[in-house]
Parts: sequence; structure tokens; C-alpha cells
Amino acid sequence: MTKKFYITSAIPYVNAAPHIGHALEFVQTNCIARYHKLVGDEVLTLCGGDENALKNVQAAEKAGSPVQEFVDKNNKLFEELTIQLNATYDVWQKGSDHAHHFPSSKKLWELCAKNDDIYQKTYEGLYCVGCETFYEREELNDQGECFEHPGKPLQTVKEKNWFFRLSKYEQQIKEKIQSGQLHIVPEKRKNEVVAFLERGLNDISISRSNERAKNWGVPVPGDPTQRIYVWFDALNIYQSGVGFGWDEKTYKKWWPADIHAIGKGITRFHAIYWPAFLLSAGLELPKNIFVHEYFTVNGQKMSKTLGNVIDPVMLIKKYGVDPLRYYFLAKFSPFNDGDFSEEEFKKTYNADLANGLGNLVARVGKLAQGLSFQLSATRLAGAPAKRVSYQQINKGAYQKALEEYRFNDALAYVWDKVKAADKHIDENEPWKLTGDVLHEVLEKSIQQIVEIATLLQPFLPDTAEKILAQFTRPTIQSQPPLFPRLT
RNA sequence: GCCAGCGUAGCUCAAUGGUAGAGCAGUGCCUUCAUAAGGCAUUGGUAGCAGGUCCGAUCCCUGCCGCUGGCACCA
Repeated sequence: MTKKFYITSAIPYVNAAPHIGHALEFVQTNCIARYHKLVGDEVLTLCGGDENALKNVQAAEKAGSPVQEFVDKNNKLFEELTIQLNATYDVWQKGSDHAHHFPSSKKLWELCAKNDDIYQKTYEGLYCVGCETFYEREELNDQGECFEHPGKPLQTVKEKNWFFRLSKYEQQIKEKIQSGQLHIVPEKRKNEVVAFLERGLNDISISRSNERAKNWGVPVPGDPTQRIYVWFDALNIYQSGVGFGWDEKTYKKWWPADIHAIGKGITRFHAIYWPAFLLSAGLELPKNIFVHEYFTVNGQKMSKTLGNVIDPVMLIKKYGVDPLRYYFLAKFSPFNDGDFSEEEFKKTYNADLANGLGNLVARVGKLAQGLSFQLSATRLAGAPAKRVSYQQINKGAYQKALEEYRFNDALAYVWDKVKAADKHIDENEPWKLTGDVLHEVLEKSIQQIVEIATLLQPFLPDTAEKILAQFTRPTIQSQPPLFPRLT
């Protein structure tokens, strides 16, 4: 029986164009999804646009366009990136989708309310009119003003909001996490969450006045003066995208999510708030939360003000998709910050792809082509000229690595095989051989290449397919280089 | 400030209470099927700093320095 496997990526803010950090998460998620597909699971992938945040409204105003138009436009850039990365999602759920997402969030709210977990309370805070946000005292300068708008004193603003009884779920969430029912990877993030829980939870505000929300976002059920706070609503995209509140059959099939892939910055929302909302609503919790770390660029944090934001689409145009996928997956540990540099990327391209895999394929392609008349009917017809099943293939340490999201270790395992294949050629010197001995040596090489390509399918889908197409037919033809060397 | 993690060869990282390993880069040799690619061999580290425990510490403990993250209604 096939298992269902539902994986999500964090839904990005669509207030700006995507950067390489988004690309990294898309590729990691896609690699996991492809792996599960190959081992026979029925897979669904979801991502979407976090569109109901006030930041989007502010960014739209700055850009001088209507909010919906603005988020639609940015949303397209993200979807386009997933296509370029060969990492498209089955579902791309927009937060501004009135047909599916709005009723879905309404339903989540109503379930929580029914369980008596939503109540009204007056919130009082220091409000900067310029920024249109609340600040804590520690966030302000010596004069008690915000750094963006010095000279403008902050106002004490009182607002009646809807609150969620987060405190009620402290124990339950802790138990789920510690028992592994809600599995957080890596351990250090799990420990952080547990430490946070042990300090005790306060209830949180989950609505904003229409005025503050600029009438943007999902209206609070039964209170036309308020909008649902973005996080309560955004997390629910993981459910609204699979039918929650509008198609129970689909929802039942896919929920709960098997993996939420997220960046370290939003751990608390996924590991505490989200499970609490779900518990309150009487719904199942996600099974795994995979927390990855961030990129720095040339040793510095990515930021717009530093101007070191790298456009992943540009990199793909320049070097191709699979080289970028390879660099992301092979050269970084998901559990540590990694430094992205185009120089290192090019080095990796030449060392591992041009000189390594690409050259191996080229040399065997040429050796086999020169002898195709001998190989075709007699010897190659059956044995190596066949695809091997991904499920049957011996995966060894590769499999464990992949199941623990250690993409880099899995690829290192494959590259050991590339090295072994090169060695096999050098030791046997097939260019000096003829007849049966030559056939044996080349058969082995072809088998090695087919195995390598098969294992590469979740990582470098295009390349794997090209290699398999070339080497799983009776007559092998030499092909142009897979990865032309960069100078 | 408090808490956690990290600080190992030029670069990216690993293992380990008993005189430090890999990949890339570098160097030498071999080879020519291949994208001046490949194979073999090899140079290179006073293990952030200072103490302590131990027969012995890179690995355990303490202090300091540096980096990263967490310390809620900020996404």
C-alpha cells in the first residue's frame, strides 16, 4: 500500500523578490519530495504566499500600487523561481484567496472559539504613527523614540483585541515535543523550544483593528471591526491548501503534514503557536518540523541595505539549474549557517561537476561509442543497458543521510562512487583493450554510471535523466559535455 | 545582561581521553578514453587564548575573547 506524504515549505512574505535563501528551502523541500516519490509514496508539496501581513500593505503603498496587485506580482516571482529551480509545488496557496483560504481560516478561528480559547482583552502599547507598529521600550532610543522617526514621540495606544489562550497548551505541547510525536530536527532547535516552554507561555493577541490592518486580511468571524492576525492566518495555509474548510475529503487524505520545512527564524510559530491552534481546534498536529539555518553572502548577512542580495534566477541563467541545486545540497549542512559565494560556487562546479561527474560520463560515453558495433547486440543488449529501480538499489548510508535531511552527506556518498568509477577506468585502461575483456570493463563502468545517475534523481533530476537516457540503450552515443568547464 | 551552540590544515568541514583526518586548493609522478579532465603519492595544523583535573586532553572542568541563535505578542 502506498503511503501519503505531505511536505510544506515556509510560505514567504511576498513584499519583495525572492533571494537565494528562498531558493535553498525550495530545493531542499523538492529533494525530500522527490526522494519520497522515488521510494513509492504518494507525495504532495505545498507552498504559498503569506499575503495578509501589514508589511505587504506598507510595501505596496511605497510602491504606489494596490495591495492585491502588488502581492500578485511578487507572488509570480516566487512561483517563477520554483519553476526555474525544477522545484514546483503541487499546491501554491495564496493567503488572499477568498474562495478557499478565507473560509478555511474562518473555520479554524471558529473551532478555537468554540473551545473557549478566544477572548477579548485590551492591549496597551507604545505606537509609532510613522511606522504604524507597536514597540517595546527596549527597542527605542534614549528619548523614547523609534529610530526611524526621531523627534516623533510615541503614543500610548489602547486597542481591544481578540486573544488566544496559548497558556492553556503549554503542557500538552511540551509533552508532544518531548515524546517525539511532534518531532523537531535538529536537536538544538528542539531544546530551544522546550526551554521557551519552560519559561511559561502568555496568551497572544490574534487580531488587529481594521484601522491598523488597513482593512487587509481575513475578517474576524462575528466581529467586523477586526482582522485576523497574520500568523494565526498564515500558518493555516498549510491546511487551507489541502481542503480544510472547503473540501473535507482532500483534507482528510493529506492532513496532518508529514514535514514542515522552515527557516530557523520562525521556529516558535511552527513549534508552539501552530500546534496550540491545532490542539485547540481539535485537529491533528504535523509530524515533523525540519528547521534549516541561513545563508550569509561573502561572510555577511543578507540584507537589502548592504545590497548583497543575490538573485537566484540570475545564477540559474548563468550556470544552469542542476549546478545550483548541487551547490546548495552538497556544499552546505542544513543545520549550520553557510556562506554563499559565487567564487566557491564556480569552484564546486568545476571540481565536482565538470571534472567529476561530467568528465566521467564523457569518457565512458566516448569509450563505449567507439565500440558500439561490438557492444550493441551481443553483450550490452541485456545487462547494463537497463534502468535500475530506485527502490531496489542498494543505498547504504545515502538513505539514512537523506532521511535525516543530511543532503550533503548523501551526495558525498554518491561522489565516492564517481571516484571509484574513475579509478576503475584508470586501473583497467580500456583504451588498450579489445574483445571480451574490453566489454567486461566497460559494462562495469556503465553499471556504475547508471547507479550514480539513479541515486542522483532527487538531487539533479535533469542531469540524472540525461545520463540514464544516454546509457540505458543498446548503442551508446557520445554526447556534448553535461557541464562545460568554466574558465 | 542571561541561556545554548560553535571556534580544528589556505578554504569547507569530520572524528577522538592516549602523540589530529577528509574534500577542494597546492606540489611531484603516471596516464591519454575524457571537458588541459583522471589515477597514485605528497606538502600543510604549537586544535581561539589562559588555567585546572588526569599517568596522559583537541576531546572533561573554569575563566576570558570571538561568532551564531534564543530570551514572545516582531515577522
